[in-house]
Amino acid sequence: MGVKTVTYLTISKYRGRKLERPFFMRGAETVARELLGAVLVRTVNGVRRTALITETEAYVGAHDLACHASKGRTRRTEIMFGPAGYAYVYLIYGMYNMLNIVTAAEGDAQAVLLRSAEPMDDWDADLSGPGKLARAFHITLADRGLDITGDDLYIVKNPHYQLKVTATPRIGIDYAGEWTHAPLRFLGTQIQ
DNA sequence: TATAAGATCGCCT
DNA sequence: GGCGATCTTATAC
Repeated sequence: MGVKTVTYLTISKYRGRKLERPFFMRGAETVARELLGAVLVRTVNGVRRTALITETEAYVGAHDLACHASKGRTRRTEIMFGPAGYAYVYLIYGMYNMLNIVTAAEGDAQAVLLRSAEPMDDWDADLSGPGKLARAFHITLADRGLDITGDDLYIVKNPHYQLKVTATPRIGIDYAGEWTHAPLRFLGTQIQ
C-alpha cells in the first residue's frame, strides 16, 4: 500500500452546490465515489473550515459483514436504518470519533465513512485519517444524527471538478469474512 | 454485572 | 514494524 504523496491545489475560491438529501438517497458505493472531490464545510470555533474529501469507504448494508448494521438494528446502529443524509458517529478504540453519512433508502442501512481530506482556504491541519478528520472538525458522539444537509455541517460539490478514483479493500476489517477484500475504499487523486 | 474487541493514532525501537 | 491508550458496544454470564 503506497503512501499518498499527491499535493492538491488550494482552491480558495471553490464554488459548488450544497448536496441535498436526494444525493445521499442512493447506494453507499455511488455516494462514496461521488464524495471524492467534494468539500466538507463546518464552522469550528467561529472559523469556517473547508476540506477537499480525498478518501471514503462504503458500508453497503446489513448483509455487509464489515458494516456495523450487520449486527442488526441496535441502539448504536439505529441511525443507519433511518433516512439518508444524517451523521452516523461512533467512538473507536476509546478515543477516535468516526464520521459517517447515512445513505440509501430508509430501512436500508448503508453509510459512507469519511477517511481523509485535504484542508483548504489556508487551513493548516492534518486530515489524513478518519480519526484526525473528525477531531479537526470537532465531530463527537454529540453529533450523532446531525443533518448533513443542514446549516452546521454540510458538503458542497462542483460537478465540473472531478478526481481520478481508485478502489481498494477497506481498512481494518479483517473480521469481515468474504467482505474483507471487497473494493469499497475509494481514493481520489488530482487529474493532471 | 463482566468481559472482549474495535472502520485509529502516535510513539517506540 | 510493534504496541499501548481508552471507552462504547455487543454479547456472554
